[in-house]
Amino acid sequence: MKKPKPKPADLSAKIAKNIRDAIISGALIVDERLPSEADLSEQFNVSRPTVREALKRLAAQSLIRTQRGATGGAFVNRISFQDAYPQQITTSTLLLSMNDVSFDVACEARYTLERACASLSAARRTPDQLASMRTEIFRQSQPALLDEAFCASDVAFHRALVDGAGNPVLSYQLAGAVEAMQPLMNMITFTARSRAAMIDLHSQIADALEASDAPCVEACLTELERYTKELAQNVLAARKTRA
Amino acid sequence: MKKPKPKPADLSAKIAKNIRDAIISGALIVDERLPSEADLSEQFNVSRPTVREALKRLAAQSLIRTQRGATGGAFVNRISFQDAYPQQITTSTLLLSMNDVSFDVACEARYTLERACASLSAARRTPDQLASMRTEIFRQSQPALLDEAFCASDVAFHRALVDGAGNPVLSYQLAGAVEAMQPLMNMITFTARSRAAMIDLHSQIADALEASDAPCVEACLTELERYTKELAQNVLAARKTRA
DNA sequence: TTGAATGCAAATGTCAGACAATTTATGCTC
DNA sequence: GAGCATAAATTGTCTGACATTTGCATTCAA
Repeated sequence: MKKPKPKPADLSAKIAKNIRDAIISGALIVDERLPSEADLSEQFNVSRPTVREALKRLAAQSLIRTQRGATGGAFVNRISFQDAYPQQITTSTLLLSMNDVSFDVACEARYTLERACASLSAARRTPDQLASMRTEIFRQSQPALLDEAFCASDVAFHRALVDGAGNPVLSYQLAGAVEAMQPLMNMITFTARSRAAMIDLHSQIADALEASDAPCVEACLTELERYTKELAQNVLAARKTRA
Repeated sequence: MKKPKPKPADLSAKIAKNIRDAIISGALIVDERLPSEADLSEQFNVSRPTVREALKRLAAQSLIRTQRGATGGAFVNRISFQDAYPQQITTSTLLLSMNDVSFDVACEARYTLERACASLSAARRTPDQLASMRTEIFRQSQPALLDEAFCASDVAFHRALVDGAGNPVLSYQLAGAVEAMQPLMNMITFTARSRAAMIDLHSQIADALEASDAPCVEACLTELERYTKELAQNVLAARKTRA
């Protein structure tokens, strides 16, 4: 038996894989135009709808873009970090929600990665990024802020911290870990006291970044991780009591 | 003008977004069956090919799976980390190759993230993972090994290191950074001397992990980062000389 | 000569209907 | 009750057509 498990792929999946491999290998370069759907259907000996399904698969991964009209067609897309962010975040979020990843594990991953950025961010953060953090801290201090908005602001603060490392690859890889935590954080009801504690730590982090004091940033992040886990644990304990 | 840029999305893109949002929001739960293509085309008031294009988009993101036959249909897929890895790696690789990310920036991101795993991995690495690292080190010491295979083994070694942290979220996020470096590393021609230097560092790392000596692991990774950058710089310099 | 309007051609987007392939459920026979 | 044949439901694929968009060449007028 040549195939113990792998089921025969659909034609559209095969064609998509074929073209995808060509893009990854560099046989098709950025902004190069693919043959028209009619040509492709002839080349692969399939119908046009089948080719179209294959192209839609690639479009869903931002590997190609299509354009209508006379000089239109499918073009190899230059994946920008901006394009990749939403996909990365969507996938990370679903991975967490669908695989029973515990709050602690996700939280650990997030803060471990953030601490990794601390020294770089302490050395490179721009005034703009510091200002962004201060803005978010101010926003978080508004008592009228809803819990969900508080979480969103928290994410924005940490994004600014990560971006401070000035390494787009790092920012991209961390976006998933940071943003995907948001739905989990939304479970938590933040009291005035817990908000104050977090804001205080955020302020210390911003101060330490401004002073280029990396160890202090790391320490604050560690404390923030511990505190966040504690809050989550209280929520879980309260639920168990009710149940 | 209400829309300065955002172009009107295709019907299949709209439908895909509609269903995707339902999955993300939790309105559609894992393993739930979507209406048949015929039903969907009626609900959305479009033809079946259009619905199919939308479903293929979602399938490309592993959000759904389809099954033929009487009780077949499209089902919300539980995205496993295993499913997500290849996508993550493909996207990361293309991001690097298409956006003129310098070797140094990618390398910095990779080693920064790996160092973040050091303390967790020193505390949690399993004997299996240690054995994997030793195996890869042995493989790397075979002089007949081609450069490409040496790089692949290097990646496998570092993957084992990262997995040693015992945090699937961390492993997932780092997979992109580690694997995406491979094409860049393949540019480098490894001499017997440079291989020996890297193998030595790998051995030190394995030893330190076995001894749960996290600071030593971090130091070795830092040295490995420096050395890798040096090798790459030599390649670039040599090219410039030839040119 | 230049500029604008017009029409044409090429390509993707969408639709309708049909048939093929596959898988499960059903009902019949023994 | 077990086994087998049939039917039904669903996705996969094909064919052909029309709609829409866009660039380009042509033509006509200033």
